[in-house]
Amino acid sequence: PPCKPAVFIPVDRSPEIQEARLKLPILAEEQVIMEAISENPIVIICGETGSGKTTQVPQFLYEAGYASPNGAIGITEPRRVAAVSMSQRVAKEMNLSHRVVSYQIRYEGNVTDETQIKFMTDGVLLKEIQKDFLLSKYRVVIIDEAHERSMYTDILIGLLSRIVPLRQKKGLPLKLIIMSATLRVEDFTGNKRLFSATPPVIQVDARQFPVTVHFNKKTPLDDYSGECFRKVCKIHRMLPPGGILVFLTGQAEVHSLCRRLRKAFPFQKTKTAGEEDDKGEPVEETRTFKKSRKRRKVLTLPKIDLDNYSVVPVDEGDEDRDADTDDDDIAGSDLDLDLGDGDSEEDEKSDSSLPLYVLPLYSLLAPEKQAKVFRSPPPGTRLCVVATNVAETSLTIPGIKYVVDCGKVKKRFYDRITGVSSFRVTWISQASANQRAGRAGRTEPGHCYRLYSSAVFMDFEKFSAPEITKRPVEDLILQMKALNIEKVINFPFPTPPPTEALAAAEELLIALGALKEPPTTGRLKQQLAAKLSCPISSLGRIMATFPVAPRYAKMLALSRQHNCLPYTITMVAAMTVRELFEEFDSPAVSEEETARRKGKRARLLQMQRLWAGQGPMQKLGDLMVMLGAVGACEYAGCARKFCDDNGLRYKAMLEIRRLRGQLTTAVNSVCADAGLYVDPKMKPPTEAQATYLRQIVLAGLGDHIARKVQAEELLDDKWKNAYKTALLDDPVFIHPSSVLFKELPEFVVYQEIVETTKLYMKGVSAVEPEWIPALLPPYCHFGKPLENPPPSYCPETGRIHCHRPSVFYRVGWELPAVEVDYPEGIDRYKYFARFLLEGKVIEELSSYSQCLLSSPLIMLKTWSKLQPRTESLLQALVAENCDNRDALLAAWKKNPKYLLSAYCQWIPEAMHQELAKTWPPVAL
DNA sequence: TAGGGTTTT
Repeated sequence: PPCKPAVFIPVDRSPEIQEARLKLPILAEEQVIMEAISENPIVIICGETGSGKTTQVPQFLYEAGYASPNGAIGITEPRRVAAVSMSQRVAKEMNLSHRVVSYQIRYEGNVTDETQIKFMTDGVLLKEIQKDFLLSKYRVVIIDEAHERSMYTDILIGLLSRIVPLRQKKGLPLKLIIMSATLRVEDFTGNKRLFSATPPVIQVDARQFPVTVHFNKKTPLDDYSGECFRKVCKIHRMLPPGGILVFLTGQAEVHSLCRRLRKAFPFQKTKTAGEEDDKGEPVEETRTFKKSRKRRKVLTLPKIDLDNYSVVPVDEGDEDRDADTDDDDIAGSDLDLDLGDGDSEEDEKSDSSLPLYVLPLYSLLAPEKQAKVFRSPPPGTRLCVVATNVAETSLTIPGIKYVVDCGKVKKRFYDRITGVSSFRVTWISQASANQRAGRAGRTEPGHCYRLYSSAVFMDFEKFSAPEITKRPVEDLILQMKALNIEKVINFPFPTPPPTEALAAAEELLIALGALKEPPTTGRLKQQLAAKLSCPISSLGRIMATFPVAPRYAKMLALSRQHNCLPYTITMVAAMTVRELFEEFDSPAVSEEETARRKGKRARLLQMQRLWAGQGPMQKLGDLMVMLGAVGACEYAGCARKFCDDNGLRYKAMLEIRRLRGQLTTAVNSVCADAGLYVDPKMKPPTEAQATYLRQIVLAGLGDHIARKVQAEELLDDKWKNAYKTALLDDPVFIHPSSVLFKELPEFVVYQEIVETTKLYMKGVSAVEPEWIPALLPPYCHFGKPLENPPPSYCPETGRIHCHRPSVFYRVGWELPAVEVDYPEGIDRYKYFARFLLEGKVIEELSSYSQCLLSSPLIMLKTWSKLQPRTESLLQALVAENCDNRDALLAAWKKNPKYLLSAYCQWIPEAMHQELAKTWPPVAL
């Protein structure tokens, strides 16, 4: 077959690298792997972290001649940092330039036309499929970390399952390699719709040190945080050196455990002037520490050899000895150092002879504070990192020997019908527990203390549900429709999203105008079938090119008007990036610290009020605050100090800056004459622009409207200050952090609803009721055209307009009558005929309107049929579907004599000849 | 008057 390379490409590796490579178990499997790849279009490689598959498999392929500048090896990663660091590592190992081994992530990359090995985030490859469905510049695509089942990974696997045979047919075969850290591959191998021929699965060993797992005998009912504290205390007091990593579920828990541990195992702290200590970390100054070391003679950590199984633990007897996991790489607890389900209270006593270097770690923590966990702790101290789930996959902390796992995780849940999200703490999966345990065996044999019993563990789900089954999918569906995959329901998802989620996505996209509406006539069965197979509209195609959620993409698509684009781009970027503002609410260690935070918080609140603007601007609400914050920050050059001083999250501001750049480029490439650029000195919007922006926001967030409960509807106190939405029966409230919290506008739109103690709307903006029917007709049920104000002819559009009252869908809110297109039907022809006769449609006919034989108004009378001239004019218009100016001009183009005889019936015979000469009465 | 894990185009 043409894909089988005949060459061997030499690689010039340094001796040190060559030596390190040889230690990797995967090197022994090179031949097996390469044979499988040579003989099969699709291969699955399973190997845990530490097997070296990510760095080595691309090198095997390169050496075997799979790569060339016009047929690269592509590797996808679920995270940006991984794509960048892997490309750097592989380049170094192969002694090749980054021009050859490159990366591409959302905002940046170093790909050249020499690139032969390309690491990228999974989203980047998905975008590339949009431009080149066959991925013709790749000869191999590797999907890494497929076990994580991220949304993009799943969708890529589905797409590639179709691309591989297409490439085969074209005689340009493409190899697909799926790499997974677990053996959970049945969704790929057992899914005949995905891969009709089951791909071979190759298992590779990992170079991991053994991790002994200790289960608690008892599972704490709710105080897992306290149990963590006791376990860390025991480890620190009794076990030999080695870092401790604790898994908790949220920031607040992390900080509170950090405080407790620091109190229990303090070490001399001296605060240098100006030193920032807002999270209360001990100052890591070696000098200070050495001093205390001299003062206290015994400052050595215990030196019990944990891996010498003859040592008997001091407090044994409480452990769950039947502990066993079904993972062979993690040893079950047998006869070794278990610590018991500690519940003694003596641990609370402060003991400064055993300093513990305690650090918090979570995703939103400032990067420089995160970085502390990668540096070695002050000499003589033991490192203890208290982390959320970031430490499970995203960040690897060196030197960890002990893992304390509470067994819980905080996850976001979405209500499939209402879209309301909430955060819940749940048990983790067995796979997740094993992944956490594995973090103890990176540098030497380790121990994992699970704060739950083995029976509880056995009740865990084997794996967590793939992301695609848990989230709203409108963005995904739009991307797929842009790839002309219309029947999304037939797509070979490894695991399909629930049908309700697909239907909700399709419905939203139709309402946004991104998909063509399904027919509402015909057989019910066909209607239902058409419902989940709507093709993309031209607006949808434009929206799909904007790398943001469809609601926001719609806002961008509308913003050409009134010079709103720079503002919409900024607003959309700000809404896309989460957590713009710093949090100052977590309790601090010292009183000065508490006071300092109080000051910062007050300053931020003051700035937010300033950014919210004056007068009518304020109605843009939280989105105006975002706009103001980004504007001010950019004006200050996006300086770190400005962010720190004003309570802005620096990392968020940098991301917004890059996203603004990307969106500006995207908009420019859709409308070349827009000539947009990112202006660091962007002025605030004018009052008029702020109003347009509110309308643009409404057009994107049409399904996120809420209406204040009217005084007369207030039956129950629980509805005080509450809002009602179309889909929720319960009251919703403006979140107290919103600048509109006290304003309570009658109608608002919101970015999202999060359920905590109540249902709270966040990212709120006020809208005027009359905008709703004008901008969101899909959500409104319109009544009959009003007689007053009367229907009129619109010279701009050439169409008949009228005023129609409407009610909002599902909730029936009465909306003000607004001017809209006259509804389709015979009456629209009658009005068109009338305005045509009056000379309003075609100016050249206005000279004849003085001499008409009947009043044009008779067109509208119910007895109009009594007059032959009304009848023939109407019939002629209906015959050519002429109820607007454009249709009339088109009809004349087709037939220049069109309408002449019908019109002649309305004017004296004497004028007929003259009229016929100048007919049609317009230049075509 | 609140309280939020983690990713990505």
